[in-house]
Amino acid sequence: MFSKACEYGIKASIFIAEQSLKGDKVGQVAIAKAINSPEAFTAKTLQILTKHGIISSERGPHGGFFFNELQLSSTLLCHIVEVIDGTNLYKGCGLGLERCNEDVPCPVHHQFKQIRDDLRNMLETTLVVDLAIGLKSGLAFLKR
Amino acid sequence: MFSKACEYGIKASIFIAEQSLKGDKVGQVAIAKAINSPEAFTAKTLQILTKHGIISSERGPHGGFFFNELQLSSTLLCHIVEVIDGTNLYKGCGLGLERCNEDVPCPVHHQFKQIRDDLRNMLETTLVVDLAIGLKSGLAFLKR
DNA sequence: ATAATTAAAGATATTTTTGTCTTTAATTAT
DNA sequence: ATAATTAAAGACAAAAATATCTTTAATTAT
Repeated sequence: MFSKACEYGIKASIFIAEQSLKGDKVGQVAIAKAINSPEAFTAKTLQILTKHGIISSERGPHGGFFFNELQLSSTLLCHIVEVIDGTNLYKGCGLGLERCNEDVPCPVHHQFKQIRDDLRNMLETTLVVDLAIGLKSGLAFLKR
Repeated sequence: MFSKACEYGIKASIFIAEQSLKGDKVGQVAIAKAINSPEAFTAKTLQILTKHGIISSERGPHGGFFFNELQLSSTLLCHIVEVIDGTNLYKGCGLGLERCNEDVPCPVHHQFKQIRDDLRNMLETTLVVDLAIGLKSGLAFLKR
């Protein structure tokens, strides 16, 4: 579904959000350890998120990654997915055809439409912070 | 969503089914041309489908690929997807976690469950031949 | 100022996916 | 039998994704 980079990006974001709820910043090393991902590669992904202003970062001692208040309250899953994997997954055609649309649909267009719409809707309405809160209340776990 | 190999596999299958409905076999060259895909690479994909008994093939003059009657009436999208991409897309976890399930769900498990179930259901109930028939009636096109 | 800490950036390596080319084997028609 | 046609198989190449390593820049604390 998502690329590895995107999976790490989502997992890292949820973990960072969880820490941000406590007012803590968290570093690359701790993040990679927490979500069980390759550190340097995950760092690249974090750079993408930082560049796009989805998360914040600070260098130096006591630095690290975090969501500021605005970011924490507004970051949706779709924001992360879009800057890492793009929108093709849920906006494009199921068969990767360029010119497939409602009027000139590909053979699987109607079969896929509802699912892609639902996926899109889910990504566009799910706040990362809510996933982090769900995590906090013990309903779900990140590292596995 | 799907790998290129899988996209070619699906498109090729729909095209082959369309020809099989007319009682025709069709060769690699014609298939690749019809679905606008790299010939040799597509041929590899067809070999996978043939090996798994999803489509049939015959060598020599007037040979080519085709669905026999049983194959034509029973081949679902999920059969093609499973032998090429595996089932991870719609059976696995949205974040690629090994041990994510209903009891010990990952942070996005509930967000993704319905969508993956719908995707799975769609792939498991859509016959390739029906897509080919839809194609025949002019509602959709393959090559783009 | 200096050292320590941390993210950013760049270079490189590995693996996987995608794609091509060549040879082989089967089948058919002559 | 021979030639033509076609899929199968194998070797190889290119591109993309994934992963690692090294250097640089910013920040903090001493």
